[in-house]
Amino acid sequence: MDSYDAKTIEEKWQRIWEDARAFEVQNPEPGADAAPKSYVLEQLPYPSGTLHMGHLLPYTIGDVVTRFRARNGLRVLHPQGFDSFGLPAENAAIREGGHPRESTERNIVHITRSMRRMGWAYDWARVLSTHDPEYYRWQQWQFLEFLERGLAYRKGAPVKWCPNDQTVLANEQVHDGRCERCGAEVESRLMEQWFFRITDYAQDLLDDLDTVDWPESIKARQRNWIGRSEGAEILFRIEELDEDVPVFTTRPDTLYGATFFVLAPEHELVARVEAEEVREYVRRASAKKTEVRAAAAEKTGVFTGWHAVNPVNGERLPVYVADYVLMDYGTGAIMAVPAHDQRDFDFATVFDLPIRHVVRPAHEDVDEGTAHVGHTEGEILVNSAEFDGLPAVEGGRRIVEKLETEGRGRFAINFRLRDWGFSRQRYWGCPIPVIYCDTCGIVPVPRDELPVVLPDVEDYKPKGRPPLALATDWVNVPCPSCGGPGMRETETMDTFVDSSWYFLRYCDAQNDAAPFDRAAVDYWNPIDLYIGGVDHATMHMIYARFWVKVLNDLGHLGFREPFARFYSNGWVTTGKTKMSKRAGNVIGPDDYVERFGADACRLNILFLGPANEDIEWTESSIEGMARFVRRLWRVVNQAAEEAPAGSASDGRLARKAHATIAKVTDDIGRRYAFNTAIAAVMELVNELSREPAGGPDSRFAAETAVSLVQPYAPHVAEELWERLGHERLWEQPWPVADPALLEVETVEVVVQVNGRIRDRLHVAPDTPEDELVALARRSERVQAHLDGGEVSRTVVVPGKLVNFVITGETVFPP
RNA sequence: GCCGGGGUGGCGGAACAGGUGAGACGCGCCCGCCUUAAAAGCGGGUGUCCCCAUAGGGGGCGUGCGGGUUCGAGUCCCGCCCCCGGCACCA
Repeated sequence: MDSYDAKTIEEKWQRIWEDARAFEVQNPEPGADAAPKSYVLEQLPYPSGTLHMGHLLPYTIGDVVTRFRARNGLRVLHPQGFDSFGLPAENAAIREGGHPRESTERNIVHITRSMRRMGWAYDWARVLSTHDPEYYRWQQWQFLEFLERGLAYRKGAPVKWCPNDQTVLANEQVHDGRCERCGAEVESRLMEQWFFRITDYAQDLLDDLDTVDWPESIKARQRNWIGRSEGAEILFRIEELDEDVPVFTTRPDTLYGATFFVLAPEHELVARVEAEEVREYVRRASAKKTEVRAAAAEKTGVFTGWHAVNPVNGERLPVYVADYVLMDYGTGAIMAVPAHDQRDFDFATVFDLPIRHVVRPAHEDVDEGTAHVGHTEGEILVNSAEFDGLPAVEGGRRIVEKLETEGRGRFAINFRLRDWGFSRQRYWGCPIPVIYCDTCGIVPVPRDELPVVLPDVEDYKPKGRPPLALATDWVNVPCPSCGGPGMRETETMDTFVDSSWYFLRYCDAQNDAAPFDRAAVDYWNPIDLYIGGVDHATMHMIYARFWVKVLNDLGHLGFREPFARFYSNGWVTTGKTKMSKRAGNVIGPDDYVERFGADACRLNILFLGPANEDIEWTESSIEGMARFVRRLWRVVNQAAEEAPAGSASDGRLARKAHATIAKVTDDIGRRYAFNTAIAAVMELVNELSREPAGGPDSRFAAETAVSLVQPYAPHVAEELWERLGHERLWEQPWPVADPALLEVETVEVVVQVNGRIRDRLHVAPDTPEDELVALARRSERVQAHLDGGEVSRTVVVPGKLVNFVITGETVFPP
C-alpha cells in the first residue's frame, strides 16, 4: 500500500471537481417543477490578503452542510463572493500608494486560490465582487427605487465623525466613543446625510423575528437594538414661550410626580434662551462626546428661567437644560420624576429639587428619600388626585385616557432604532447616483445611464470633503432634468448597503437587465442556512432584513425574511483572544494545508469543539487529526485490498456501521453537532482497524466510514472510494441506516437497589418487564441487598434498568 | 443596571427525551512492542480517595456552592458565587 500523500490527492480531486463542474447548480427552467432546494450561505467575506483559521470555521461548516444536503437529494446553492469595497483597501492605498482596486483585486485572486485549496464546494460560476460596476450598477438601480418612494432621503443631522478616517460613522461603528476601525475619538458634527427610512420598518423587523429560526441570543440582540418601548406622549406648555412641547414617557403613571422638566441641549427651543449662562452650557455640552457625557460622575444642567405646565394638575415646573437628556431619543424633552427615575433623582439631588413619591407598594412603605425605580407590579398610585389607589399600570392608562380627551396626550410607541445613515465621505465605495441641480434639486441619474462608475482620482486622502469632489470632470455634468449645470453626489454608500442584497444577486448573477429575476430569487430564497459570526447580528443582519422587506413591498420579490435559519459560529481564538488581523495573532491555514492537507485542517477545525462556541486553536490537535486521516487511509486501503465483497452480515461490525450512519446523519442533519459526528466516525474506524480484512463486513464498514467522512474530508474520501472500486462519491446518495440493525442483540440491564447498581443482566432488548424483574430478583448479589428490607416499589425501564426500592434498615450493607 | 450564554478529568470536549457504573472521541502524559536509532506505527494505562490482595477484586466520594423534587439529578426547581459576551443617561 502506498503511503498517504495529501498534496497529490487533494490536487487531483480539486481538478476533477472543477472539470466536472461538480458544484455548479442551475436555476430551474421557468415553469418546470422546481426540485427541492437548499440555499446555504456564509456571510460575505472582506477580501483581506489571506485566509486565517477564523475563516475556516464558517466556510467549513457551510461546506459540510452543502455536501451533506447535496447527497441527500437537494439542489444546493452554495456561492461565494467578496465584500470588496471599504476602508481597509482605501487606507492601504493611502498608506502604500497604488489604487485600492489593484490591491483589492490582487487579494481576491490570492484568497480565491486559498479557498480552492481548502476544497470548499462553491459554485464559482456565480462569484461576485461588490466593487464590480456590474454589481453596483444594480445597487444604484435599487437605490433609485428607494429614493423615488421616499425611503432614501437627505437631512441635516448630528453625526458621528471620525477625525482620523475623515468620515461619518454609523452609531454601530462607534465603541466607547472611539472609531471601531482606527480607535480615534469620535466627534459630533452636524451634516447633511443620506438616510434610509429603516424606522418605518421597526415594528415589522421586531415582529418577524418570531418567524425565523435563529439562536435566541441573536434575536435578543436585535430586539435590544430595535428597542421598542410603550408609553405615552404628553404635551407640556412652556408658559413663557407659549409653546407646546411633547415628551415621551414609559411611565405615565408617575405624571403627578413630575417636579421639573428638562430639554436636551440640542433641542430647538433652547436656541431661544438668551441667558449667557445657558448658551455657555449648550456650547460646552455639544463639544462633549455622548460617551463622555454618559461617563460624567455628576449630572449637570442649567435653569432656563422658563416653566412648563403639567397638563394633569396645572403645576408649574422649572425647565432645565441638561445633557443627560438626548436629542435623538424620544422628543429630546422629558418630564422629570425624581422619585421614580434614577437619573432624575440624581439631577434633583444636585439641584436640590423636590421629590414626590406617587407610586408605592400596596402593602408596605417606601423610603421617601430614595428613588423608587422601575416597579409597577403590585403597586398603587398615591398623591395622584382622583387616581389615588389605582394599580400603577391601570392608573397610567387612565391618566393617558384623560389627557387624550383633552388633546394633551396619547398612547405612543417609541423605538431606539434610528434611520440608517448610509453616506460616507470616502472614495472606495458605490457612488450614489444623483445629481444636484440648483433649479431641480436632487435629480436621480436616469436608469439607462447606470452604472455611475467610480472614477479614478489622483488622491484618496480625505480632507473633510470626499475625494470624489476632486474629480471635477466627473462631478460637473448637466442636470438630466433641465440640462442646466449640475454636480454629482460625491459621497459613496456604506458597504453595509453592498451586503444587504448580495445573496439575491447570487441567484441570478449574470443578469444584465435587472438586479435579478424574481422567479430565480423566489426559488432559492429564503436562505435555508446562513452562517456567520455574531458581530454582524445587529448591523448587517438588520439592514439586509430591511432591504428585503422594502423589495417585497415594491413587488420585486416574494418573501419578507432573507435568513430562515441562522447558524452563529464561534470565534477561533489563540490564547483567549479572538483571531483577527487587527489583533495581529492570525495563523493561516496555508502552512498547515502544506504539512497535513486540507482534509486534516477541515476535520480539525470542526473537531475542536462545538462550532457555535468559541474554539481555541491548538497545534497539537491538528497533528492528532493528521494521525486519524493516515489511520483511515491505512485501514480502508487494507480493507479495499483484502476484504472480500459480498453482503454484510448482522454482526457487530456491521451493526456499528449502521449505528454510525444514524449518528452522523442526525448530528449533521438535525443537530449541527459537527464535532460529535467526527468522533462517531473515529469510533467506527477504531473498530474496523481491529479486523480490517475480516470479510464483507469489513468492506462494508470501510465504505461506510469513507462515505460518512466525505463532507468533512472530501479529497481523501474520494480517493479511498475509488480504491474501493466506486466512483463520484460526491454524487452518491447519503447512506441510510437499517433500523433492524440498529437494535443490538443483547442489552445490559442494570439492577439497582435504592438507586445503587448491584448487578447487570444481559438480555434481549425486548425482554418483558415481569421477566426482567424475575431475573433481577434471582441475582445473588441483588438478594444480598434485598435482605432485611421490604420491596416497596419496583421501577422498570425496559432495556435500561430495574430498580428495587426497599424500606428497612439495611440500605447500606456493611 | 438590563439582556444573553456558560461553569464537567492535566487540556479541548461527550452524555441529544431525568434512567447502566459520569468522563465518548481526541490532545497530553506514563508503560510496553517495533527500530541500530529516531520518526511513524502498534498495544495498554490515565477522575479521586480508601480497603483486602500474589493475580485480582471490593467500596466511598466526585459535574462551581448550598438546599429541594424524585425510586433515580451533570440534566428539573429555589437561593447563591464566579466567568464570558452584548446593550446602556433610551426617559
